[in-house]
Amino acid sequence: MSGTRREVPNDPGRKERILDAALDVVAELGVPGTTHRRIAARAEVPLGSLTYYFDGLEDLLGQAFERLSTGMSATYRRTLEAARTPAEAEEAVVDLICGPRYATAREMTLIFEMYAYANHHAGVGATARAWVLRSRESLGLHFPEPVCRALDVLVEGWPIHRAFDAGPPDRALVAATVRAIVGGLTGGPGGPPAADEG
Amino acid sequence: MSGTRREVPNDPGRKERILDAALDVVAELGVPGTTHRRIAARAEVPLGSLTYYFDGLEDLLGQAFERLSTGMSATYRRTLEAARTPAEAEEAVVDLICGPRYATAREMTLIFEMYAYANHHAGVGATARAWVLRSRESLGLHFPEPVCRALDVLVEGWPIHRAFDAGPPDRALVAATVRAIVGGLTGGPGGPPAADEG
DNA sequence: GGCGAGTGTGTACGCTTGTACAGCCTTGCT
DNA sequence: AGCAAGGCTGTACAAGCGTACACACTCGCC
Repeated sequence: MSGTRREVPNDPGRKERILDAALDVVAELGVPGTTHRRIAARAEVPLGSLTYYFDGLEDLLGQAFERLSTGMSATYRRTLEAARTPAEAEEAVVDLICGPRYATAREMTLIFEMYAYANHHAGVGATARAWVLRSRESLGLHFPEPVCRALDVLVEGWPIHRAFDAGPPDRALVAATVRAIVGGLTGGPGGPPAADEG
Repeated sequence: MSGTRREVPNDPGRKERILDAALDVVAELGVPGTTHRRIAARAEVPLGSLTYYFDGLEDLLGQAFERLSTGMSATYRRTLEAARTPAEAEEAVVDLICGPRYATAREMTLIFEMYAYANHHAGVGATARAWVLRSRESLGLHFPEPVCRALDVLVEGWPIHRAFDAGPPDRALVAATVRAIVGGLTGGPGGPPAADEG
């Protein structure tokens, strides 16, 4: 039935391999140092492959960052889905901030690059927006909306400080902060229910 | 007395003008789009000036980012110094997060670029570290150390979400979160004193 | 076995980049 | 007025970039 002869590419998964190689190069040299040639070398594919599979460097980086954010969102969600009780949910948030699974050094480097890039390329801007939304959605499995916003800020901001602080994560402080926010924003005696005092 | 004839440069302030122009270009095009020529055009100086005043692009960007972080640190500190009571201090933190004075769109864009750049250039890495330290020091004018850490994460993380969220700052929620952290971490009933439960 | 379509690649080109440097121009001293 | 000493600049160059494209190759069908 098909008029075309070869619907299957010779090397399936090649495109993904290129995207991973691109992320490797970005992690190592930053976007300014990321070139077609370096990506091709890292992926061990000919230079022409990049222009064949992608519509220029902007397209390639856009898809690479989308791949990154999709993968991280999945980890984020899986971590929160595994929690069964409110206490476990708080623990999961602490894990996201401190744990060795999420927000690794490589991931933080890539996230910085993505945010920087997003400010100058609308497509990646949309990716970043979607990513923030998905995070909040995952937190929504366990917490009311305002708490989600506040906690997500924590999950976002703390690893950044870790990246430039060399110090250990200090799990206890993170745990205390998470508890303070959850308690304080859900009607605890420490603060108003949420956002109803302005 | 002096052996040299011209100790005063023809155009004082030129160097600073170049640094400001560099930040303008970075804010508009990102580091990957920042070139000697574009900076020179923006600063309205000849191309040769850049190699005369700076030892290459890395040196120039390093000094530009240092200028940026110094300026922002000053605003940060001034805002906190103006607070006279604990309540005013909390309000100041909320101002830093929401206010139109600190963390403007341009500044956030530049901060992203700086963080991304810092991961690949040791000099700017030191600048970023110093910047985080200064922030915490300024918060230390009003809050104990663990609270400083948590609040600084908020000041860092919330504007990031603002940058990709299009929504309004929601001052009330920010204020409630700040209060929850300050209350919860300083012995309030919502949580332990601080970091002493691991 | 031969054919044609569609996948994939090696090479070449025009352009922009960072940077070096020969020399100009301003200036203070004599 | 003349000089000498730098601060400063315009220009030139080699390197590396993104991208186009003519061609090789593979494979199902007749």
